[in-house]
Amino acid sequence: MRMTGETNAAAGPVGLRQLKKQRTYEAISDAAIALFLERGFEKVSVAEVAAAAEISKPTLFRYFPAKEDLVLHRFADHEDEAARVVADRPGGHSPLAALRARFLEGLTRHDPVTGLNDAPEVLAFHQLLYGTPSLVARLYAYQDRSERALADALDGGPLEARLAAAQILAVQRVLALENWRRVDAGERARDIHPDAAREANRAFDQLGSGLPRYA
Amino acid sequence: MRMTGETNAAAGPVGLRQLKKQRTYEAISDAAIALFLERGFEKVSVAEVAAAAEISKPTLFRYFPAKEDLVLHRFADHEDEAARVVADRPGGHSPLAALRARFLEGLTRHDPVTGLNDAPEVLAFHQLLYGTPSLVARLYAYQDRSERALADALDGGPLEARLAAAQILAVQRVLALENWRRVDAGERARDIHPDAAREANRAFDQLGSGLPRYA
DNA sequence: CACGCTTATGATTCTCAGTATCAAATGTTA
DNA sequence: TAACATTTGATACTGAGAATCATAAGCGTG
Repeated sequence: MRMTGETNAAAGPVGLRQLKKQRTYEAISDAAIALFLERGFEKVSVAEVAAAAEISKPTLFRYFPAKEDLVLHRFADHEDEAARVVADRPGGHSPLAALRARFLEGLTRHDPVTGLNDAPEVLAFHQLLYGTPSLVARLYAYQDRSERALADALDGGPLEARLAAAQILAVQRVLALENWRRVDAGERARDIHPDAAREANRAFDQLGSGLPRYA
Repeated sequence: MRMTGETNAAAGPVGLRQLKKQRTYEAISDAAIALFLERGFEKVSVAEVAAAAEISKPTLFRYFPAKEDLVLHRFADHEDEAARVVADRPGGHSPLAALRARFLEGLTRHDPVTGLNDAPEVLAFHQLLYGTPSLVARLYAYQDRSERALADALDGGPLEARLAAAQILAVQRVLALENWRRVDAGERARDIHPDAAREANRAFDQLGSGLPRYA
């Protein structure tokens, strides 16, 4: 009754409707990002995006609450990642150890969220992102939700947890920004990696000595 | 030649033009905040603000780059405050000691930026601010500039300084937010003060143990 | 397969933020 | 007072996003 068993294992009822929704969602997102990369975020109107995706403007806004989310929805997936890493950490591991491992792993995987990725498309995407003030502004909203989620996942008093979450995410943000800065300056991700890993370890050591409860 | 010596000691040429500019600036800001407090940020159009300030809409935008700045321009003054506190600290004091002293002082002064102020107008202003997503979003932009400025004022490598600045400002932000939360919940600023000071000291101790270079 | 039921879409219209243009007004300087 | 520079307002425009309502499409039941 509950399991249709038809296609993938992820979500609930996978009817035709849901399928089309997903397709439309990605069609809009793809059309939008292609246009934005080509001509810049502000030079493309949502009407053009809607036309390219072959839908109407109201429909576009039913899928994405704001123009900025056409770009940023990818970050929504990572919104509670830090919180999940802490919540799902194997027994015996501290929150900071789990987060550090995750970040270093992201570095070696050249995960775009670590900034350490010099694939032309990723670079172009980051330039689009950091080069558009309204996108950066909205990105902070995502980070705020991350912070709240991480604070919830950390034990200790609410204030203590929130202070820790804020510092941890601030550090991760700066580390990723630095990696992106170097990639943007022309260095190759592979070459940066050792520095990036060293700096990340240093920063997490620092966090640990400031936040012994979570180390 | 440089000093007109006519009125105040701050800026350069104080002609009639500059004077009127300042008057207009404050007339717009006052009209805007009064209307926003009365009816909410989103329920008031910039056209109404312009009408209340007896200027045209284009003129309004010559004074304020965006509607949000009608509320947030007050924070622009504090934008490089942390950086200044560090740069101007008396010899022998560490950056963190100077910032801690400044924050504690703000607490006893019930400085609105510490969140510890229960004057009805201040409370209403904070409710307006934190209750309006677009204002919060734009507030982060100010904090980003604060972070950059503070990083510049701190010694050490650029990355090290930026990491420290990010953590310091994250902590101050959370401390202020917590104070505001309690004030908003109905507690009196005077009653909160001891807790606020204790938590601030605890947090700065923590920062110091994580960032010994700046302690 | 046909029937209602629910949900997604599109066409249209509207509000409002922010920009551009240009002429009129006002402060400044010689 | 005359020439100059700057500020302002009237007007019109672009683009984001919400609202309305009718149509279409997927979905469950006979």
